[in-house]
Amino acid sequence: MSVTIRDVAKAADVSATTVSRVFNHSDLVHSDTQERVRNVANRMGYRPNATARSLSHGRTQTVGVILPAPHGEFFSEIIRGIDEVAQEAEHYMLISSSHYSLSESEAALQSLQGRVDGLLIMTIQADAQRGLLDEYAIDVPVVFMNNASESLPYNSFKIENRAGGYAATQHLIERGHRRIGIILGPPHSHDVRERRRGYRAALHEAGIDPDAQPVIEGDFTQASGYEAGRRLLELDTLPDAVFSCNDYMAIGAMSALQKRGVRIPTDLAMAGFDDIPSAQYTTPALTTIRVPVYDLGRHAAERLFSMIHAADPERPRQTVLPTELIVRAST
Amino acid sequence: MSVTIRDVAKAADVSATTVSRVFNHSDLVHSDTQERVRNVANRMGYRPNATARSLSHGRTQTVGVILPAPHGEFFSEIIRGIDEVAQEAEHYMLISSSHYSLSESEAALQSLQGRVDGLLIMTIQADAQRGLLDEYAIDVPVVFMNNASESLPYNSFKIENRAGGYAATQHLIERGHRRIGIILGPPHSHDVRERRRGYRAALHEAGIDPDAQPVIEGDFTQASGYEAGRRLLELDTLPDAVFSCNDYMAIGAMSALQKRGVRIPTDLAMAGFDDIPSAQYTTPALTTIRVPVYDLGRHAAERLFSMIHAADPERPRQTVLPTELIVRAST
DNA sequence: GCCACATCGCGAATCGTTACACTCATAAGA
DNA sequence: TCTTATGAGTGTAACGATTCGCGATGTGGC
Repeated sequence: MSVTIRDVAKAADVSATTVSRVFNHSDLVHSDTQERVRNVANRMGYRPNATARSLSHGRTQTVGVILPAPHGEFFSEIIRGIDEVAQEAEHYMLISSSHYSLSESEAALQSLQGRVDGLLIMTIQADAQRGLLDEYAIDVPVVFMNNASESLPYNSFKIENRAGGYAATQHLIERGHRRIGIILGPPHSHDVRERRRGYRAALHEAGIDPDAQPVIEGDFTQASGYEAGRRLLELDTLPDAVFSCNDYMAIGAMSALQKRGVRIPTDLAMAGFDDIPSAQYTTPALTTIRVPVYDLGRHAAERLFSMIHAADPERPRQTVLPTELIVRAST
Repeated sequence: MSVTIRDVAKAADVSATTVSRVFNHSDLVHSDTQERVRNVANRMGYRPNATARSLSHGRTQTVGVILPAPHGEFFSEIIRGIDEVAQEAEHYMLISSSHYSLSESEAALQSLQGRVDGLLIMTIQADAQRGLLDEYAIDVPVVFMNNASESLPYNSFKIENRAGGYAATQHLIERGHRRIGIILGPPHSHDVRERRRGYRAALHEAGIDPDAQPVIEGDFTQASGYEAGRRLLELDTLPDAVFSCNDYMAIGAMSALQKRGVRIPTDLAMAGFDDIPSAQYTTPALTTIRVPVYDLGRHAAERLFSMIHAADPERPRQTVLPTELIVRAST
């Protein structure tokens, strides 16, 4: 069906090896021959078969990306970061989403095995995931975009979740608020747990009882934030301020509150987390904790490629990504 | 290095053929043998090499997706739709982004060739793109997620852009506005052109001179919308209403306007296009034209898989995706 | 005792490309 | 003149799985 390297070889009256060399190590073949082969190849419409190529030298030119979800501004930004680096390195992205489920994440890990040169993984429970690598004897470089346990021999990135939660809460306290609620994310999320810890620590330090504050559950979506906003309205008294574990929920909550006439920040101050692109375009613009999401994607991908190209394995590192308080009009 | 089918065969004391049969045509081998082989395979950590498999029977279990960009809520939703279907069909998504450039799109097309079983393409200039398919003799099924020319033998989806632009504008007129500006998207975008046509038609019909209305250029990003908002403020008189060619820009523009004290919808009404998830959570919630973006992804992917699995080629169809006016608080 | 059928093996070819180990000139050096 | 080196190109064996054509068993039914 398709024209193969041997067809070209025959037509150009050289060996298949020579044709292969023209496309791979062109310095090994005479320029005249090269030109002839190239012409013939073009004329015949020859395109090297990527699959055969992969099989032959064990490189797929593809990296696997496993994310909780393939959409939303947060993951979107990560993908953008990875995409940028991958394109420079002439690699493709095979994206697989676990839908926040550990078993799906496991399935993705298994079936991605063998089709990629490396793996970039983000799960909500990095702790649980890491065991799988041993179990399934993953033999390609892996970079975790969450914090795996520090003791484990994997490359990973650690967002300063606790410091971020602390900074956001402290900021709210400084603004004079005493009754500060929190909107949580998915229950098993390590990130959420840490952000909450920072929140509690800040309250505690200021002499405010963390256990007396309103706690609303969410799942990181705008819709759940909206729902959280409605729950806040049902409370006997509205809190002075709310720390939302991500921006999407903060946006949803603000929407629900504003719809009922609650003025932000006058009646209630709102702080988010992540600093997704949309955060600066809400009304009022959202005070939040900036997470270098795009950089996370970029750095993780860069790390992965350096592992892929390295002759001998580098020592795994855990990189800390700093968070930063961005004060806008919502507080 | 890795454990092969022959290793398993040896260990399970069967032939490689049998092992292969276990994993492919399991009905041809006795259940006892099957179990034994499966156990051994598991114990040894055998994973069939996907590349070899692909080479052998010409299927990659992968579909290629070419989008202008891999991020943002619009493309994000498309990806979600495709992802859903692909996962059901046990296929992977190879995502490639053209960064709104035709040449990059071309490059992606070329190099995706041979690594995928089918292609889902969205470009800003579908007209220019379609020629490439012939030129590069793409031999896998292709579905365009934009409207290719109706005369061409490709499957494609057509968003009712013109009707949408018309509906949005007419709605603004019905609300009593007479001076209605427009924020455009990327200059070469076919979608933008059509939306603008609808906008102009509605104005014309209402006896309003389209050429007398403010026109601001944008590029579909929130940032460009924000900039557009600032430009509006520099005009001698603010228009009564604005139709933005997508939601992201509408959100950006609202942000800039509100920051300067412009009340929406009292001082200025704003309508967007797309109905991205965020549109319902802005303050005020955004009136917009709903495009079934998620469905577009789903349907396109479903169509693609039906082509991939079909024995004989089906006749290409052009499917029209209806748009719908969603009235919210911004008008 | 014969036949049908289920189960499995064997060897070899195939998919398209790449890499190793050569050969064969021709040129340079002593 | 006889090595020795070098540039240019070839032949063939991988890479790992699937598939095909047979053929070899063994089992059960009648």
